[in-house]
Order: sequence, then C-alpha cells, then structure tokens
Amino acid sequence: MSETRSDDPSSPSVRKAGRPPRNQEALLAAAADVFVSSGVDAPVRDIAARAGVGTGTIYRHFPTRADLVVAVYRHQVEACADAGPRLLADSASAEAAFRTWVSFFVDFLVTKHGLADALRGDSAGSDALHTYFVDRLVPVCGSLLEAALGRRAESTSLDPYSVLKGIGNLCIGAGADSRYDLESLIHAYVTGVLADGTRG
Amino acid sequence: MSETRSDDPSSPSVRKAGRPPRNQEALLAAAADVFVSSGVDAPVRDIAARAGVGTGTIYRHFPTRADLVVAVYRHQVEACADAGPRLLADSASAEAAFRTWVSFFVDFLVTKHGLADALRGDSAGSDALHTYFVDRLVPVCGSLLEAALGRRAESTSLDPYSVLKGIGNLCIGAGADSRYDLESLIHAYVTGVLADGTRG
Amino acid sequence: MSETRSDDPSSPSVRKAGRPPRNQEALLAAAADVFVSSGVDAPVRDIAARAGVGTGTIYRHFPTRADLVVAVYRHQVEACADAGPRLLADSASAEAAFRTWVSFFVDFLVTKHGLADALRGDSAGSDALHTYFVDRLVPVCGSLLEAALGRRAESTSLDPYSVLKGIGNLCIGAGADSRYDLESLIHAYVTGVLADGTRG
Amino acid sequence: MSETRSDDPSSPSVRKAGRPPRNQEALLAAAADVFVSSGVDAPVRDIAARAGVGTGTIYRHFPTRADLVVAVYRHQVEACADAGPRLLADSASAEAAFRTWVSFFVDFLVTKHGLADALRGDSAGSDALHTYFVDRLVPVCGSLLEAALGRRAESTSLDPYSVLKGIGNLCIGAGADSRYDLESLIHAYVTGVLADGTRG
DNA sequence: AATGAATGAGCCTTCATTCAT
DNA sequence: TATGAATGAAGGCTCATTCAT
Repeated sequence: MSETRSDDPSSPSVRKAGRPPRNQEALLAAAADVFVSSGVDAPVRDIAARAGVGTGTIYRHFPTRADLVVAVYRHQVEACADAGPRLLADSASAEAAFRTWVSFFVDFLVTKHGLADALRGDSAGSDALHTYFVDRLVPVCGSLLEAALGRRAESTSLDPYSVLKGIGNLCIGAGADSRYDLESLIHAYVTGVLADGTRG
Repeated sequence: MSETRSDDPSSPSVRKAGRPPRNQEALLAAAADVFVSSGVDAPVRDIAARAGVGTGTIYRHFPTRADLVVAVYRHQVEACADAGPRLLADSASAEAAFRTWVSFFVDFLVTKHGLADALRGDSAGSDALHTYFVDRLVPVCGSLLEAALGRRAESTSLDPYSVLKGIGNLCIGAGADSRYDLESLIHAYVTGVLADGTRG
Repeated sequence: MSETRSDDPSSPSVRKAGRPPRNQEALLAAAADVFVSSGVDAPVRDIAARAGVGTGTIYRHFPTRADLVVAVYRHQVEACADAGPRLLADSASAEAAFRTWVSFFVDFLVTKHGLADALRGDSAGSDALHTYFVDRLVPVCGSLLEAALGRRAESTSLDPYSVLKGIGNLCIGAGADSRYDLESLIHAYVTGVLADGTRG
Repeated sequence: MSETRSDDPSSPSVRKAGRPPRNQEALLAAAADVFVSSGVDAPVRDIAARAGVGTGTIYRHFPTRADLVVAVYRHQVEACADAGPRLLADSASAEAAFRTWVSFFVDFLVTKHGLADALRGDSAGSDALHTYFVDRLVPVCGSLLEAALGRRAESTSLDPYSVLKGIGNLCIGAGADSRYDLESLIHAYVTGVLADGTRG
C-alpha cells in the first residue's frame, strides 16, 4: 500500500541492494514500512529483506520482536505524550485541547496503520508496546480529559485508560476501509465521553 | 451454507431425529468452542480433534475457513438481526430500542470472544464473515439509529456502517482486559452518536 | 558408510522415490541409517529425506528426538537384555557367560555405530536413551558380573553401572578407526574387571 | 595452516618481554575456560567475549577451530609427554611408572573437561588435535607399557595406540557423571592390559 | 591489527492442505 | 463419506564466517 511513507526520521525506503546499513535507524524505518503493510506480526525475514540486511542483523539489534516494535514507535509515542501539556497550555479551551490531542493521537494511529493493531496487546510481542503506550499516554490523556470535564466532573466513571483504549480500538482497520468514517466517529465518541463524564 | 444447525452454539445435543448432516452440528459446536478458547485462527487440527473427527472432514464440510467461521456465527447474527424490529416495536422509546439493541450486539460480540476480532477482516477467512455481518446487520442498525434520531435527524453524517463497525471495534479485547470498561464506553459512544447525529 | 545395513526389522533402505511409507518401521530404519552415518544429532531433515517423507511425518511419529532415538534402538536393547539370563543358563561358566554377553553388547554397539555416542548422554535427546539403557541393561550386566565374580567377590568396588558405561565408552569410535583394536581391549578390560572385583 | 604459530609446542608462555602476540595468551586462556564450561564446540563468540576481543581476532590467530583447540591443550600434552621418561626413571617399578603416568593422563583429560570428547575425532576440528595427541603420546605410552610388561611380554597384541585411546575413551563423560567410578575402572583396565599383555 | 556489524545458511517446528485408503 | 497420514511451505532463531572501518 504505502511505498512512500517517509515522514519518519531517516527512511532509506525500499532499498534493494547497495551497501548495508550501519545503524538501527534503517532497520527501524524498514520495520515501520513492513509493519504498515503486513502488520506487527510480519516475518522477521520480510523486515530484514526490506532493510536489505540479513535476519541476523535484526536479531542483533532487537533480540525480541517486542524490542523492535517498541523501538519503531517510541518516537511517535513520545511526540504524542509531549503534545499533551503543550496543547493544554495553548488551546482556547480545555475541551478544544482534548479534542485536538485526540485528533493528534488518531492521526498517529491511523498513519502508522497497524499500530492500532499492535496497541491491542494480543499480537506477538505487543505486550511490551501496550505497556509502553499505557504508561506513557494514559496519564497525558487523563489530565486532558480531567481538564476538559473541568469542575463539572464529579465522579466520572470513565477512566483515562478505557477512554484511550477506546480511541485506539476505534482506529483499528481505519484507512483500509473507506466506508468507515473514523473522523465522525471519533467526534461522536468524544462528545459522548464528555457528556457522560459530566453526568458521572 | 449449512442447512440446519439448531439454534445454540452448543447444539447437537438437542436434535431429535438423526438426519445425516449430524456431523455439521458437531463440527460447528466444536469450532465455536475452539474459537472461544483459541481465537478464529485456531489450528484446523484442534477443531477436528475437539469434534472428534479427522481434519479431512472439516475440509469436506467447510472448504475454507471463512465458510466455517460464518457458519459458526450465523445463528447469532440472525438472532441479532431479528431482534431489531422486535425491539423497535416493544420498547418505550426509539432510543431505548437502539440502546438495548446495541447492548445485545455487544453481548454477542463479547460473549463469543474472538468474534470482534474476526469481524475486523484481517484474520484468515474473516472477509466472508465481515461481509455477512455487514449485509445482515447494517440495515437493522440503520433503521434503529434512524428511529432513535427521529425527526431531529437532519443530515446526519454518521452512517450505520460506521456506527456498527465502531461498536465492533470498541468490543475488541474486552473481556480479556478487566481495566477496560466497555459498558461505560459503549454508553458514551451511543450518547455521542445520538448527540452528533442530531446536530449532523 | 553402511549402504547395506539390513539386519534391522524392516529396512526399506535408501528409498529414493516410490510411494511414501505408511508405518514407523520405515522411519526407524531411515533414522538408524542416518544415525550411523551422521550421528544421533543428525538434522531431522536428513532423516526425513532418507525415509522419503516430509519432516512433518517424523514429528508426527516422534515428537521429540529422544522418542525417535529410543525407538530406533529399543529392539536391540531388548534383545541384549533378554540375552543375559539365557547366557547365564546355557554357558559353561559364569565368566564365559559374562564375556559372551559383553561381546554381544559390544557387537551391538559397534554395529550400530553412533549408538555408543548416543549412550553417553550429552547429545541432544540422548538422556532418554541413556536412561533407557541404564534401566534395562545395568541389572542384566549386574547379575552376570556378580555370577562371574562368584563367591570370590567380597566387596567389589566395581558397580555394574560403571562397568557397563565403561564398555560403552570403550566402543566409541571403534569401527571408524582401524588402528583401534577394540576386541583385545575389551578382553583386557573384562580381565581387569574380574581380577579387581575379586580383590575388591 | 595458521601462518605464525610459533615453533615450540609450549611457546607463548615462556616469552619474556611483551611482544605483540600477547593476545594469543589471553585467547588461549579464554578458550580453555570456555571449553571447560561449554565444550570444545562452544560458539566462537563466547570465546571472543570471554577474551574480551572481537570474533575477528580469534579467526586471525586461529583460522580453524582445530588450530585453537590444539593450541589450547598443547601445554598439557607436552607436560604429559615429558612426564613419561621422568616417571620411568624415578619410579620404584615400571608398572608403578605406567600406572602413575596413566593417572596423570587421566587427570589431565578429566580436568580439562571436554578434552576427552575432543580427543575422539568427531567434534569439529578435532582431527588435528587427535593427530597431535597420537603423535606425541603414543610413543610415550608405548615405552611405559613395554617397560611395565617387561620381559614377560612376548607378543602382546595390545598396541600402545589402542591402549591410549582406550584410556581416553574411558574418560569420556567422567566428571559429569558421579555414578561413573572412573578411578576404579582405570585401575581394572590397566590390570587387564598388563595381564593380557603378559599372556599375549 | 583489531573490531564487531553484517550476512545467510541451516536447523527446528508448526500447520494448512491434499489424498490414499 | 470419513479418516488421518503425509507433505512441505513458512517462519523463528542461532551461529560460523566475512569484511569494511
């Protein structure tokens, strides 16, 4: 599907022959590519081929698939996490900040198709990623949500973890399904979360 | 595809007479069991073993995995589809009917662990299932949604397909993750869908 | 080396094409062949190829390498164990019985080149074989040894296990090394064992 | 094979000053350690790691594994060979000298766990080692044996090569198997060798 | 000279699928 | 029809070995 994909830091792209890469960057870019087209469970061999390296090289740098998956998405997760506080400070309203952050998160998930899948936690080696996501993003999502609900929130039953995971789930399969109107759904979802949170 | 197949997943027991296709019964029941415990991608051998038949028998009755998966869940899908009109007629309000139907659908998805996953369309042989779900349930969901939105609905941008798929997505992983408060999320989701639909 | 080898129960030998075998016998014969030429650690693929079957077939019949190794030699081990009591009853003297039995055991080990190696216990999947050998043959060796030492034996420090393992070790590499005069060595070994046993 | 590899069997150790090849030392020591704990077939990487060098360095100094193995044990083999004449001169009797030498050899083999295995000749790169052992020790063993048999020996059928290899074989697996009473076995073995040799 | 990243062959193991019985 | 043995394509992982730096 994506033969392009090149917003990533360093992306040697396709790579057919040429001198082998000397750093992990190339590996990560290749893995990202493959994850997009074949999912996080793609054969190690495919990733190696895409990177133009031997399978051993993959294992050298990332002993387990989890290591690789986490490494592949770490940058983006960090960027996402960092955006939270910034949005809260810069936005006109807390709700706007929350909605913008959610959009940011959704874009990330959708762009990196396959990521949403990884987020689930079933796929091989996804546990590490899942844990990483949760640890890093739930707090951010939580503070934005809390701010958005503001004073009105009295005893919301909607915990940040569920809200975040819900967003992730909603993103699954989007991008590969043109009939699936993710944007509208996310808007409605947030609307509902804020409405229900207010009522507690 | 499968002619008879009683009503409940754990069915063959109920049969009175002994029409030949008795095997189909056992096969479906076994497959349902295995799908629950190992997911829709479980080894054919496991299913055959559970059914007490040879693998060849599985293939004879269900040439592709999709055939099997669809057959396994047909009953429930039908029940779900049939419930729509009934709820619309029996409920106090259209919104109540919609919410109840959604709950029904969610219960189905969650109970049949792994079904939500299958619904996505990536898993082996899920396409057929996906198509079947869509063809059968989108119309039902659509009429309930329309009724719930009622007159207020002017030009909702939320199409039934997306709404249904959103529900399915939200259900993914639930049941295996106790921190994931699916019920509250679904409630919020529906709230948002109805609210946004109104504003369209 | 051995292209012959055919004293084994059922030995389809080389097998190039032809209809695939339907029983384990063929597999065992193939495995025996390969063990002889490549040792008990030979690749499963080699064994499968020799038997003219797919690797999966090997795994079907012998889930672990140990299962296969044990199966391959079980017949011979049993024959060897059974020979003990018989020799004791038929021989002119207990010492003769012991020496004959040792010869029998040695022939077995040497003929099935590679077996002595397996007996050691390091090689993958050899533990099971080792245990089997010990459980089955040590008692037999023990009673023959005891009989041979007869009354004279007072407090022999030579336990049957060590004596048996010593024989096995002595056989290692024999057959592949023409300069190695195993027969004479075994004779001397037994002489020493009986002499030392007497003095205790 | 290996270009340099000094000239004297027991070489690098004696060096006074600090000529570059100091590494050889470290490499051999590391290899010896690893051989003890993981056997002569241990991964090259492990040896390199233990020595604190890159794998390439190992290959530079020892092109083949055989070169390394031989180098590792050269010292001990030489010591063992040198001990022969000395024992013959110092011992009370030739038999005592032989038995002492055998004990010495056995200790060497057992202490350097895995050496006995390597001596066999199957393990990767053991041929060179085997040849070296034979060339160096068979003559020594032969003269001691001859002396021990003395005048009595008329036409012994036990050649030194077999006797030596027999000892080596007996040592296999000792040390890793507490039930295996190597010492007693060796005693009996020598007893038998001397007894049979006399009768020829 | 030393280093260690990279390579890739080779082994194990698991299944989907076919097919003789 | 039913069976399950057999097949063989994958895919994971581990080193021995090479070679650019």
